[in-house]
Amino acid sequence: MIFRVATFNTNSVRARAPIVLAWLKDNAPDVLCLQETKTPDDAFPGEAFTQAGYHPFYRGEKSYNGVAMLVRESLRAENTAFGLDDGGPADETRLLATEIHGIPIVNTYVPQGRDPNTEFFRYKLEWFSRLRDYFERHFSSRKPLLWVGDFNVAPETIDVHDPVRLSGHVGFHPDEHKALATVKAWGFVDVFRKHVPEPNQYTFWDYRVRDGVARGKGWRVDHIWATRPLAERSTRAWIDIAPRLAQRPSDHTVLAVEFHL
DNA sequence: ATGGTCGACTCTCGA
Repeated sequence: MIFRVATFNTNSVRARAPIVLAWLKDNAPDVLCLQETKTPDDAFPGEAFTQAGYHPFYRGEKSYNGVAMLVRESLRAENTAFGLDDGGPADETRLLATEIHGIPIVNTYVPQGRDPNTEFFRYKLEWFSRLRDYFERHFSSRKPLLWVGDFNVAPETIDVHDPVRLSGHVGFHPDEHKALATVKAWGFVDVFRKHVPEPNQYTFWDYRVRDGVARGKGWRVDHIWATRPLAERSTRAWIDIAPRLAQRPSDHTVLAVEFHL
């Protein structure tokens, strides 16, 4: 069977619900992971997704953060949980974990970090360290596992439009690369890169950069990573730029991967 | 180019 997973930073799920619904209809994913829903739970537009045939799971707050998963109604999502459970800040609106077909899926909206000289940046680095411990505590890298979402880091030189100028900026800082690499070393494969080695593959363009998409001023900060036994089963991966070019564009695109299970 | 533009919500912040 084919298992199709996708991720999309909505920058407000209420503002972008039409984009999400259109993408569901056109692409029929089994799971769509959302970040930056920016919506308290009592205002989440769950009914629209239910009518489209998807069961919504979500945890949000006013104005900031927020994660959600839309799961095709014919599938069973088990063991759904929110947040890091290590006694530190749980950040329940940044991490949503569930299990589908026995495969754990962890959807994260990693702290953005703001600026390398701030406490927010140190918090981001620490968050990656806590997340590695979370994977170590709950899962095995010898079994199928998916880590999906807005990681807020472009991991390699090929993942930004100007690696020389951007080196040291938030999202492309050596300390972030090291922190993310430590999580990867636990046992993840970058599934998109496995299928698409070419440069100029971006999932985010800053609204503030004029004609950024046309001029190729992007970043690849959204990811779908899998442990080896699952990565071996991936068959294709692609970026769908449609949401970035829509009438009411998002700053991110959709990233999608297919597996044969 | 320390600019620029979004979204939520308040007259500003976070990305």
